[in-house]
Amino acid sequence: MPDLQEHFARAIALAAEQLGSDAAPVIVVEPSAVPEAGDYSSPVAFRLAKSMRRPPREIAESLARILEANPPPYTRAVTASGGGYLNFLVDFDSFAPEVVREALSVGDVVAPDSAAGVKVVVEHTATNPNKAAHLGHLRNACIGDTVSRLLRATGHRVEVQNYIDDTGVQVADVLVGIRHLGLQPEEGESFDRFCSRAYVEVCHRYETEPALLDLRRETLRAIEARDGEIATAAKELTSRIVDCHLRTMARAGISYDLLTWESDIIELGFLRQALDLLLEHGVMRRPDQGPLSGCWVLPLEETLEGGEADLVDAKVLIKSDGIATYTAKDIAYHLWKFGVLGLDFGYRLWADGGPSTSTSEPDLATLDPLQFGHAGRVVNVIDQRQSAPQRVVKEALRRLGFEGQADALHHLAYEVVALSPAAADALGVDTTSGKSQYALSGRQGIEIGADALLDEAQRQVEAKARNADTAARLAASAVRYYLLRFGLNSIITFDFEEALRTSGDSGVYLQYAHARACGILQRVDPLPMPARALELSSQERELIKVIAEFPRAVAEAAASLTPSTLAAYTFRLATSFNDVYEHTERLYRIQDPEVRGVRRGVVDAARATLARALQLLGMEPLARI
RNA sequence: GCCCCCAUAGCUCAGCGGAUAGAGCGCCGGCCUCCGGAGCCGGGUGCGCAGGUUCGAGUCCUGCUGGGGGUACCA
Repeated sequence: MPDLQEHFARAIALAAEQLGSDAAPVIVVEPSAVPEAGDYSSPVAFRLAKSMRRPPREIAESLARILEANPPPYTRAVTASGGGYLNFLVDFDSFAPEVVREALSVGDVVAPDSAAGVKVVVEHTATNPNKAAHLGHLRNACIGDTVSRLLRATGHRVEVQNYIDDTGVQVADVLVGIRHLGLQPEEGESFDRFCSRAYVEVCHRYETEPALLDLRRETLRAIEARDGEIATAAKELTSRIVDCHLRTMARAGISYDLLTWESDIIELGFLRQALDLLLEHGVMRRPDQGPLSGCWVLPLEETLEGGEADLVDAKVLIKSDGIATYTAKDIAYHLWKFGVLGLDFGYRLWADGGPSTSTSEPDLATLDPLQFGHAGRVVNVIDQRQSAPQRVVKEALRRLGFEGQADALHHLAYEVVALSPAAADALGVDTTSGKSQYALSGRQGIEIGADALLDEAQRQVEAKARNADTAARLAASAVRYYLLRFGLNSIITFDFEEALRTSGDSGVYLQYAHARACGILQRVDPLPMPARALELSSQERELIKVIAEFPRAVAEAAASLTPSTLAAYTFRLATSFNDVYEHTERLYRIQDPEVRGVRRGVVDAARATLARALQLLGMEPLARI
C-alpha cells in the first residue's frame, strides 16, 4: 500500500535539501486538520525557520514551488497555508486504483517491521488454574492475543505461551474445600464455576475456622512433594480447570502455542539450575543478620557504611523455610524462554488434536523436540500490579550477564478491570460509600465470569442474528472490542450497558459494516478496475485515504504494542465506509461500467481491509448477520 | 516515606509537540418506493490547579490537589 505520508516526507526532505537546509529535521506529515487546506499537511517549515532564519510561511511557499515543479507520485497539488503549513492534495484518479489493488492483495504480513523474522515469545492469560476465568483474565488474554496477531502481521515469528501456575496455594485452597468441606457441584454447575464457589467458601471459612489453615498447609506440602493421592488430585483439578479456561478463551478467538506448567519447571530442575547460576554469579546472597537473615535474596538497594554493605532493600528468592518464591521460578522460566538455561522441557500435545502443546516431563513427551523457546524477544502481558517483580526478573537476567536478553524482555503492563457502581450493585456489593469504582475480588466472589459475560452478550444479540453461531460470534466481537478499546493505562470501569452495546462505537457496529459491504458486493458482479478512477464522491475519497492508512496503523500498533490504536482505526474505517454507503448512489443502479467498476472496487477494498482489521482484533469477520 | 499510573463534554473514553480538541452513550429534531436502519444527518458544553520549556502545550518539565496501584519470607 503506498504510504503517502512516507512518500511526502521523503519528497519534503529532498526539497528542503534543495532549498539549502543543512539540518535534517524529523519530518512530520499528518492528515490535514483543516480539510480545505489539503489532504495531508506538514509543519516542517516551522522547524526549518530557525536554522534557515526565514519566516515559516516563506519556507513553506518555497518548498511548495519546488514540489509543484517535480511532484511526488499521487500528488495533484502542493500549497502553503496558515502560518507555514505545507499541504498536499492527493490525486485520487491515480491513487484510488492503486489502493484498491493493494488492499485486495494484502497478505498475512501487512507491514513488515525492521525486526521481522525475530522470534517473539508472548506470554499471556496465566490464569491460576483453580477457578473460572473472569473479566480481568479476559482483558489480559484479549490484549495478549491481539498483540500476538499484530506481531505476526509485522513479520515476527510469534510463540504464544500460557503459564500455568499449578503449584500455588490457591490450588490447595480449592482442594481443601472439596476434600474437607465436602462441597459438591450443584445441578448444572460447570466445574470451573463450582471451583470458584469452593474457593470463595474456603476463604470465608478460614476466618472463623483457623484449623482449616493447617489443612491448607498440609495440602500444599503434599502438592509440592509431588507424590500421593493429594498430588494426583491436584493434578487432575488443575488439568480440568485448564481445559475450562481453554474453552472459555476459545469462545473469544484466543488460543495458545504452548502451555507452560510451573510443576514442570520445578520437576525438571529448571529452578535448581537457575538458583545455581544465581549463586555462582554472586547474584543471590544470604544475609546473616537483619529481618531477612536465613533467606536467599537478590539485593536491590544497599548503602555503604564504614566499608560494610548494608542491605536496605532486597527481593527474597528462597524463603527461610527453603521454599522458592514465585519470582525465583519466573527467573528460571525466563532463562529458558531465552534459551540460556541449558535445560529443556519435553513436549506433548494437549487434549488430543487441540491447538495447544504442553510442556511435559521427558518420559511422557510424545513430540520430537520442537523449537520452543529460544526467544529473541519476550513480551509478558501481565497487569501493572506486577511491575516490581517483573523488574526483578529483568534485573536478575542482567546480573547473570544476559544483558541483551534483559533488554529484550518487555513487561507489557496494563491496568485492571474494576466495577462501575451499577455493576457492583448488581453483584450485591455495598455501594453506599459512593466510590466511582469497586475492585473485583475472586476471593470474595466479587467478579464477573468471562463465560457469564459472553453468555449475556449472546442473549443480547440473539433476536437479531440469523442463527446461534452468528450470535456467538457477534457476542465475542462485542466483548473483545469493548476490552480492547481502552488504552492500556486506563482502568476499565466495567459497566454492563456499555460492554453489551450493539450500536455506535462497538464490535457489533464493526461487524455490521463488514456484513453490509459483503451484501453490496454480492448484488453486483465483479468488474475490472479501471486504471484511472474518475467520479469519486468526497466520502469515497476519504474512505480511500483511511484504507491506505491501514499498514501504517498496523505498524504503529505493533511497534507500541497498543491494541487500542488499532481498535480506533477500525472504528474510523467502518464509520467512513458507512458514510459512503449512506451518501453515494446505490452501486447496482450505476450503468457506466467504468464508474461501476471503480465504486465496486472501493467497496471491495473497504471490505477486505475491514476483514483484516477485524481479524487482528481477534474478531472473525461475518459475511452475513 | 519512596515508586508507578490516572485526572479531557452530563456519563464512558480517544487524542503520535502542530491549524478551529474529537468519538460513543444520553437528550432534542430530521432522513427509509429497502445495495442490510445494529445506519446516516443536524443541534453543545470541556483539557484538575499553579508555574516553566517552545514559534506553537491537552500532549514535555517542576510543584500542588484529588483518585488508583505497588512497595510481603503471597502468587
